[in-house]
Amino acid sequence: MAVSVAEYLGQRTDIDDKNINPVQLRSQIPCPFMDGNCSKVTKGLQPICSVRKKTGTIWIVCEHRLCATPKTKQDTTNPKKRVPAGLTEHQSSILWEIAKTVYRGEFEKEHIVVNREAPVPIEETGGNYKADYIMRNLAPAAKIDEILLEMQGGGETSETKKISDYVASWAELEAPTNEFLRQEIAKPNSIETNAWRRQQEQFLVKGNIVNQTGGKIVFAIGELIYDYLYRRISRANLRDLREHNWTLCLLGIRENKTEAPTFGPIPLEVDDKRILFTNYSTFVRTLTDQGGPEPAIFLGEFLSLDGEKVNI
DNA sequence: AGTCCTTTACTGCGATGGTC
DNA sequence: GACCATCGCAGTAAAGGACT
Repeated sequence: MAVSVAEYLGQRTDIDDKNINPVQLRSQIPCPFMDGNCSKVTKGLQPICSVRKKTGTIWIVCEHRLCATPKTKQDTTNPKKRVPAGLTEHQSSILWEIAKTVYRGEFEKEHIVVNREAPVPIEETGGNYKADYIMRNLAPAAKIDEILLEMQGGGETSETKKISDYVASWAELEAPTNEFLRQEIAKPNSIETNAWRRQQEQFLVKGNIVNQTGGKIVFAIGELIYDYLYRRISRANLRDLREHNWTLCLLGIRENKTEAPTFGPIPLEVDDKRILFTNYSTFVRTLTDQGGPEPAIFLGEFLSLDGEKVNI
């Protein structure tokens, strides 16, 4: 497969009226999407926010791109210190879109409150998971209020180094152009399975805690993860509980293509074709019900522990 | 059938941020 | 400052497919 760089430090590569400037790695550069410095540049990595697959679909490769969760940031004057981080316009706008999708009735922005990286205690282990966001709706007549929100815009790609090396070669050009930067890079591809594998634990543990507590869980995920997930649950025909007592919501996030591209970030929106309101327990049962009896897996050629071939 | 290449899955490592 | 949870990076094994 192949991908191309879609955003470099929050600037889309598919326009030509203004060239993107490479930045000095291992320096302090503000992230366009959160209140804080770009963590990739800090680490000496190329600041790639998202890539585009051959199909044109966006795959987010930075944890902070969709909606960053850190509560603190490095102090500008004293790098050792951490100070509170605010919500950027971008975060607030994504969270508002999500709020408008999941909440019912009358409410305004001032009624919606969030807690980032909220600890979710695990009684059995004594440890803590972290919820990306806990969101509440404090409007007087709110019918729906307590929500645990997990964000996963994308994840990793295979052969990340290939992408990094390509971007590095762009940065070293005498006159770097956006056209060079957005060229297709052979081989690397999105790894949906990895993203999903890491989500499963969260589904099972956090989801259960929230469910027991009477709250609702919302997973805001990129469209590729949504589709990957949907394939393994679609046959179950989960009931649409949007107007009823849902406890789990899957929410796809996609590129907003309504406006012509301009210099800056790629706009994102809630994907109205990829929304599923359902029941947490039913959903988990569907996940664990995958596959059927396959007796053949216990037949065929085996190797005995003393090295002999055994056919069964 | 053998070789080469791509895709998929898994894992160790390390950086980071948060908590106590 | 120690400890822990999370997650991205990168390497590699295994599986699958194309081609000779």
